[in-house]
Amino acid sequence: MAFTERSAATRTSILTAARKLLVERGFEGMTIRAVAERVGVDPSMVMRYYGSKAGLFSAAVDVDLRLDQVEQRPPLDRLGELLVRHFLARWEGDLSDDVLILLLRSASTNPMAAERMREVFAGQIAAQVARLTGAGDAEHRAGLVSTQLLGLALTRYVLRFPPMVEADTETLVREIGPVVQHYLTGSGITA
Amino acid sequence: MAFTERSAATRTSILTAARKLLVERGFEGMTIRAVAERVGVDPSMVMRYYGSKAGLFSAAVDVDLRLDQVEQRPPLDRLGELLVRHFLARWEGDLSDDVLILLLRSASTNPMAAERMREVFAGQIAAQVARLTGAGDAEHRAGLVSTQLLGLALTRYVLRFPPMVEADTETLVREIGPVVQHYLTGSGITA
DNA sequence: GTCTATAATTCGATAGAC
DNA sequence: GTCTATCGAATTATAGAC
Repeated sequence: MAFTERSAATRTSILTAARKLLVERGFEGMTIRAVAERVGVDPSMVMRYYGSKAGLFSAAVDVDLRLDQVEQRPPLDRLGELLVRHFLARWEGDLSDDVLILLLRSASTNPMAAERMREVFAGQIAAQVARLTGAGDAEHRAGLVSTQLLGLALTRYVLRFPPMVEADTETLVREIGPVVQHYLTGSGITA
Repeated sequence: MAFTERSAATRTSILTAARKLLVERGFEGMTIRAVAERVGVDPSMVMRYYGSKAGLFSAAVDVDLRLDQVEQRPPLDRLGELLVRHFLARWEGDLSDDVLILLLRSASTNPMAAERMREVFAGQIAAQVARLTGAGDAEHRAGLVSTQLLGLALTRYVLRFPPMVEADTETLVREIGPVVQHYLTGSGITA
């Protein structure tokens, strides 16, 4: 193998291009050829570095939600607001390659992406909900939270519904935060 | 042209098969060949009847949400519950070819599907919200409602998150209905 | 109306020269 | 490490026989 520094840079460039194409076009739209063209290398290089399209895809989605960046002990009654703000901040970045958006676009047609989505949900969101609220029905509550957060991502970044695209982040935090809060700690939620 | 009755039946069979494939695999997965095979005809017949893949797709998504089936003058404070129940009833049917689910799976990678989704949203959901609530910010409220309803459809039918798949419909109506109600008529919602 | 045959693309993947 | 050349498969779409 013996990759040079030059090739290491190419390697990460390929990964970045792959992520952007996944965000823009989904799994089928991220072709080996399109990735190579965007980076400015030969398609065979992409194969050499990542073995196959599946290998490239796996490498592209191997990131976590960084939910640990949410404070360790946040006030329980502001958890909903913090979650909405955290996800919006991730998605808004100029880096338009957030993993959740990318998975969202790929999961509709690619079983690997759907499975990875379920893992992220169960392993990260549900786990954090259980840790922070100590609720016994954490999985069910995390599921409800996911419907709202993924629904927001879907309409704002994938489907691009005008009212959701135009809304500023503070408005969304103020309006959707309480709903997430209700799913997390409200009464009347029973699995 | 002069289609016989036999061919008219084939024509609708093709449309049904196309819808089911769109639900199962999304736009790229619905190939002319796969549709033809499922119906038991030659691929060229599909082309003959619908001209192109785009033509078949357009025909497959040309349906409405039947929101008129919601009562003309429902109690305003039960609107959220009614909406959630209405959509769940549509999606649960043995007809696993609901247009909204189908569009949801296709819109991630197909611009036509995304555009059709926006049209459905603006022309049907937002219009009904405006008619029923008379709110001036109906578009914004309808957008919020869409995040929750589409998020539910996404996690339950496309991503198949276990907690959302396992929940029975009455539980979902009871838990999500109030949220939709809040988006429709609650205070603190401002565009 | 239904089918065969095939053109024209596009894709993932491999072999091998340099 | 990087490239050319190419294979084999799948797809949309068309032409035309019957």
